[in-house]
Amino acid sequence: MATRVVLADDHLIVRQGVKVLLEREHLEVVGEASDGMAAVQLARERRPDAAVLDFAMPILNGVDAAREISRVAPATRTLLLTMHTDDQYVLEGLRAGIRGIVEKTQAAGDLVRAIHEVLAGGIYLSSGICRSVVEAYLDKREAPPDPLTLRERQVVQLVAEGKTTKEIAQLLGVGVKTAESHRTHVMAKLDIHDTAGLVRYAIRRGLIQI
Amino acid sequence: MATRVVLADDHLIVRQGVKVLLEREHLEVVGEASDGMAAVQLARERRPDAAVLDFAMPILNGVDAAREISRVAPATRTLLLTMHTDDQYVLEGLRAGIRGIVEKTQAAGDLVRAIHEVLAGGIYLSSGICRSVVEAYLDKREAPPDPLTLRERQVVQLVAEGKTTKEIAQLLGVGVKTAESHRTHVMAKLDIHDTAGLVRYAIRRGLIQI
DNA sequence: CCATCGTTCAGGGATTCACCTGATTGCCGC
DNA sequence: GCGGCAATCAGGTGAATCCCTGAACGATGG
Repeated sequence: MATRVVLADDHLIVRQGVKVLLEREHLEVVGEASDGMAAVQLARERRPDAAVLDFAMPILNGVDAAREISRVAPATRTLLLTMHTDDQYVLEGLRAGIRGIVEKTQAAGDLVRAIHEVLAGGIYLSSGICRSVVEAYLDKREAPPDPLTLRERQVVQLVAEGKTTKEIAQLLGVGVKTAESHRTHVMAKLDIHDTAGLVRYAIRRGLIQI
Repeated sequence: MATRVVLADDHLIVRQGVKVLLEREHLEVVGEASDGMAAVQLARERRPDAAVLDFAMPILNGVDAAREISRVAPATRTLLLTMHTDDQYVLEGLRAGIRGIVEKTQAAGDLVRAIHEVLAGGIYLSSGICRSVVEAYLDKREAPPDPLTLRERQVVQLVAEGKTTKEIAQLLGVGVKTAESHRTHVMAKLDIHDTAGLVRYAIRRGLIQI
């Protein structure tokens, strides 16, 4: 009996393409959804072996959809198909029961491998995600949504707003070297090495509006 | 002789999927690119009948890539494959010689139809774009949408991607002082005085993905 | 034909950033 | 109590930045 898969992505053309690529590898796509809620509904009805979920979907994102699916269809393994792996939400997805994370920049063969790995009881992570980091993350019981401290988050926000280090120091009432130190710590923690990256991070986190 | 197509999208899995869908319809994919500059290069070398370009790509966006392609390979018809149709630049693409605009939420069949329509000399627009609006747009003689030149836009995008001035100069094949000059011009035009502001501008305009 | 503009490049100066080591204080948890 | 961590600050170096003036060439357009 073929492996039965549900596919969820709000872009039809992407869905159709991935479907063909999966069927080539003898994976049967038994349902398609264009939003997270529809994906949950499909999983409940069809009880597929696996659900491949896009992260950015209307109504319900892929991670929250996975959380729901693991509730209403515990036998269904969920995989996340995403554009970015550095999203905090993506890692949060592991808590939501997601066993596979595949980037869209990867090849279709990687997605197929991920599905097989997950169905065999394993965990598949794109090379962009360090497995050990994830394991450490799962060990911690409390939910650390943000690796940054309050002060560091403030600094990131102000940097993204275009403030110079001197201005930030004045706004926070600390020395310039302190503000600079915070910025350095943030960059080390997030593995970001330029201002542009900090701005993109702040926007992703919703720290500033565009 | 089969229709020869070049495909550009920074997501490999999407590219692979679309490729299969096109080849099913007897459209030959003679080249793939993961960024705009590579797409232009491919068009110049292989002279395809059509180029299907994602809008949001690294290094060079789809619209500006189309503008370049119509210069270096005038016989190649360009089509834009995009997520959002409300982007300012998407309509600007018509000025850049783009003859087809297809949303990713559409079916593969629509993309195939669009390609055939465009190769037959027509224009294909996704239903999301009201044709009359476009005609009205084309009637307007004044061009207020973007104060930046092609070169300046490229520089903004690369800055927002985190590239240093030196790297930008290398990517564009010009001197460091030239790249710096472009950046200065952009900042003067937009009344932006820091890198963070440039990044936010690029994101607002959809020049880069978050 | 001349003005404008885009693109290219140069020099120089002041500021800021990125990265490094190192240190102190205070709080929390084991 | 002591280790760990957040927060504070310092010194220093090399790179990159912001901003300025100035200039040359080609294309476009009135």
